[in-house]
Amino acid sequence: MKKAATELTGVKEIARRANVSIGTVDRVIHNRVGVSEKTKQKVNAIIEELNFQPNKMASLLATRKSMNFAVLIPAVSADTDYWSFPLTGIEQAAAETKQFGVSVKHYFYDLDSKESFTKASHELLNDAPDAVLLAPSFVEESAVLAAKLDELKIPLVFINSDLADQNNLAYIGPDLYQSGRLAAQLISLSLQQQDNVLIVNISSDLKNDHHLVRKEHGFKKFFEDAGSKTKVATLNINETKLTAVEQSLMQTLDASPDVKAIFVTNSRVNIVAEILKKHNRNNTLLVGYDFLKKNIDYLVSQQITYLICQRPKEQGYLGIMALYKHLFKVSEVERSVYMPIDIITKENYLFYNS
Amino acid sequence: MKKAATELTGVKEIARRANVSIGTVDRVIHNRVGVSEKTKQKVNAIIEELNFQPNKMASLLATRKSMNFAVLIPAVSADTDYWSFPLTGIEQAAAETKQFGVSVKHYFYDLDSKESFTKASHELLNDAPDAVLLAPSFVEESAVLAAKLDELKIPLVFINSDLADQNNLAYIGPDLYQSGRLAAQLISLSLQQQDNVLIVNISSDLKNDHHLVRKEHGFKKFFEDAGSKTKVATLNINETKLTAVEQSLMQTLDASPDVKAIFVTNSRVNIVAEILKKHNRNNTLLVGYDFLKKNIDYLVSQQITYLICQRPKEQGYLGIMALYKHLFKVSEVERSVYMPIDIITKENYLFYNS
DNA sequence: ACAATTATCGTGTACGTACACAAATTGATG
DNA sequence: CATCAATTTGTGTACGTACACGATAATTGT
Repeated sequence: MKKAATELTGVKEIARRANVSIGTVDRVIHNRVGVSEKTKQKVNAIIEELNFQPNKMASLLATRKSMNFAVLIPAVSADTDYWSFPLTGIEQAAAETKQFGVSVKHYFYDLDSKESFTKASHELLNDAPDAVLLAPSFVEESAVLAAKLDELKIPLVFINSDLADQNNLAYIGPDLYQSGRLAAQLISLSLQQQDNVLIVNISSDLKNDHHLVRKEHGFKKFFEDAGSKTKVATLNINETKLTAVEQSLMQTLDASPDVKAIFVTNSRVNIVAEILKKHNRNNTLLVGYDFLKKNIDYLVSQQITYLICQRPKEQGYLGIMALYKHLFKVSEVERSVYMPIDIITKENYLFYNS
Repeated sequence: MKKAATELTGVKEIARRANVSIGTVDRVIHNRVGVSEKTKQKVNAIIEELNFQPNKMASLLATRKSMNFAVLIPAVSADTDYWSFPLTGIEQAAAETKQFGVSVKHYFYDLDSKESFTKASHELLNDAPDAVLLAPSFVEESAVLAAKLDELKIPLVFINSDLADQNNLAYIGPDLYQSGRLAAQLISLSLQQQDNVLIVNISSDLKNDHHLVRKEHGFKKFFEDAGSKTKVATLNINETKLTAVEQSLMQTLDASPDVKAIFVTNSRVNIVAEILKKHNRNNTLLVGYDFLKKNIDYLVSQQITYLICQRPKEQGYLGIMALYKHLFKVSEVERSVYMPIDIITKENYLFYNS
């Protein structure tokens, strides 16, 4: 560790070389008005030559900017702790950017209630944040919010699911179709000639749950593309209570004895695991989603074979970071960032975090 | 975006409340000598009360520290481009920390030559860096270097493989044993009753390649723990040329027709893939390591079924970051960081980067 | 030719912290 | 109580950039 050599650096050096004051250099850098074309060229040439990068710390220190970010995501419910992971990532990013003047305010909505979403989004708009991170679970309501934010020129980043035709800064989340394909591949690798497969959608509002549909689509497409003879049936269950799922599922399974693998299109795979365990079906290949406590438990007990995850924590982290980078002009932000599709098993789940 | 309220903040506010000068506050914060116990207590109490966090930017700006990091890793060879990934991560971290005064110098060695390692490590020591990131491929030579660095009190971080009993700051890399177990699990999920498995170690110096041994160990242990009847044989090939591998491998395979799965314990799995393709063995399950161009090609053509990866890019990135955080006192550094063990297939490889 | 604009440029202060140096206080000693 | 040293505390300047304001130069109008 040593002190830097004491030669002029930064704007001062540029100013010296260009025979102007640092004020003028400053104006050129921020292309403000009030500098002649000639000197502007001269200064820009020197900036180019020196490959000058402004000292971010000094500039941040000088501006004393402060930004309020708003985050609108589902609340962590008793039903699922999925959203605790993006939240952790968001908090981590908040901690890292705090020293640069970023403060993050949270707004939560209930996944079962569109009204709660609308209400929270009104609160959010009232607070006039400088940027918004949104998990657009409700398509139409989210579009309304996105439109308003666009009007107010407040940058918006989606996480977890995308919304088409929106003028958002970025999307950070999974490729659902492809994750369905992956599930299909994993299952197909363990299937015998005569085995069949069952897709289980568990959702109280399947029509609006584009998530599940896209995954199912990818799953089926894989078997189609492979020219496989495997029969793929779908079971839609529009209640999320165990007993309701149990009745519906067992009825189906009893009627089709060749089902050797089940693909649950969301994190409720632990419900299916519980049912299979209860009925002593231990040789069914079970694939589902998300690194939740309950799911991991069944992964360890081998009721669940594979869990597919898409780095929920990183989604939150990268979402905040994208806004930060954009507003503080740290770097350009990619329009779409698809998360890796991770496969979690009994043998690697321990290392999935950190 | 708005200006922060114009009230006193930071050391000034502390100084005001404690009725001392900012110089004294500064002394307390860095617990320098020359401040009476009484005022030290007083100031510390106020720091506590305000939950004061020094402004990193201002402090960095004021100190104008600059640090030289040295990186000693294998050169990217024609044989494998594996080390290009850690390198990318290192360069990314270097770019991010550059503005904080970090400069990173690279030293490369040849994986086939201990002399090149020794030579490079001498150069490194000559340059007296402030910190070192090391991939300790050669155990003894690395231990020598580590000891010298320890003597000079230069912090050292290992990536990619660990070295026992060294006084290093951190290790960032894979858990090899567990990755072997994972390979075993993946294979076992596709195995029939009567199928057998072959482990293939391809290395010109297997005795010293603790990597492969640890993976093999984990692999075998999985089948043991599962109480499986599957026969697991091992084939050691101490040449890396295709023809040599081909001869050895095909001889073994011809002699044991029940081998339905092959586990190659390193990234040379593409050699095996090429051989199997040549001999029209398309229904063998093949599992190996690392996200290399050649391997991905065979993954796409389905010659390789699974690739196991341990985020080489992140290893480089986190390695540099650990040194940065330590030297700039940003945060504490974890002693061991095990990378997630990722499973890559034809259906998810596209999303593995970024 | 002169004032009145307007375009261009320079200067000073601030951001929050670090550190060298100066100043003030304390305590001991003759 | 004066003197000196040791201890404790205060002050000033620097880091590199931002920006308000004042100063100068170029242009226009009469």
